[in-house]
Amino acid sequence: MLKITRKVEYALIAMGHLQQKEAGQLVSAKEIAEQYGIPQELLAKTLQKLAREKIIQAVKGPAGGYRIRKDSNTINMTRFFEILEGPVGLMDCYFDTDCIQLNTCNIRTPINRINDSIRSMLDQITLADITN
Amino acid sequence: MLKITRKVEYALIAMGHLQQKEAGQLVSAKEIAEQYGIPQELLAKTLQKLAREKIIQAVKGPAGGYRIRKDSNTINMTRFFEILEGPVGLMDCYFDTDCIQLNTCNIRTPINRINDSIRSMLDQITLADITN
DNA sequence: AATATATACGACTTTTTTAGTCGTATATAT
DNA sequence: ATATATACGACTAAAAAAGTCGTATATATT
Repeated sequence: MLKITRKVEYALIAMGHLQQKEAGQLVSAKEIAEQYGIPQELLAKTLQKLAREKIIQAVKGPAGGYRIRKDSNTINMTRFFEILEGPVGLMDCYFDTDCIQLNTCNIRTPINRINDSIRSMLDQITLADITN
Repeated sequence: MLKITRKVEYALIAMGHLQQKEAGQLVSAKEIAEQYGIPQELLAKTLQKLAREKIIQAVKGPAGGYRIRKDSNTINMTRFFEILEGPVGLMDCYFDTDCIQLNTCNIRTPINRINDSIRSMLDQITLADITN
């Protein structure tokens, strides 16, 4: 319970790897996948999502790949997780309010309080904290 | 991501319900299940686990059921979750060390730090915080 | 004693989510 | 042209979660 998914795990490993390269240096999904024993296609799709959201920069063609952006390491974990996996919350009703039991549910408020705590904790952790 | 399971959700709802009853009063799994629209068998199994761990007390036979214990509301969330779902950790390697990639993994330490934060946060939340 | 009702608990099935694969398109360096 | 990389949706496989069922045991009530 409370696990992060493989996609997120792979993404963090890849970000760590990219951070270690000199500024501007491109690394392909293939290279990272091989180095860490990660399924290449899966990692590629994950990095594509991050590129779409401007967390990293993608360059096509041979000798292409991904590279860190100047502000890559300022992104916080809540956002990073949510780009890859959608809403971060202990229960869905933190976001969706269409639960049938909303009226009888006696734990929503306290659970949402815990949720706020976790989210604000993750808000304060940046990529730099993970990859440095 | 980072969701609690239905089993835990149901258990918390049930605990909230039990807490509201007067001391010593028994409530059956059936009654709780019906009131909150929860599958009875599933809730029953969940409460059985809690009873086995002495979080609540079970009484068999007609007019039997479950009741709160004196110290029920002092249990913390890490323990509560772990009784029902096993180890609470963002990645398995927080507990198991038999990951093939342990040596190449570049994010284990920082992830485990986040893990510690989440766990110590949950350590400090008691059932009373949820159900009162 | 028989019955009805509750917990106890493992085995099983179904559903949902996550993980991983494949095919095809596009860009670009050589 | 060709080879190599990203882009991306559709698909399949595997794992986890959710839910069901059968059977045993305890016990209050009649």
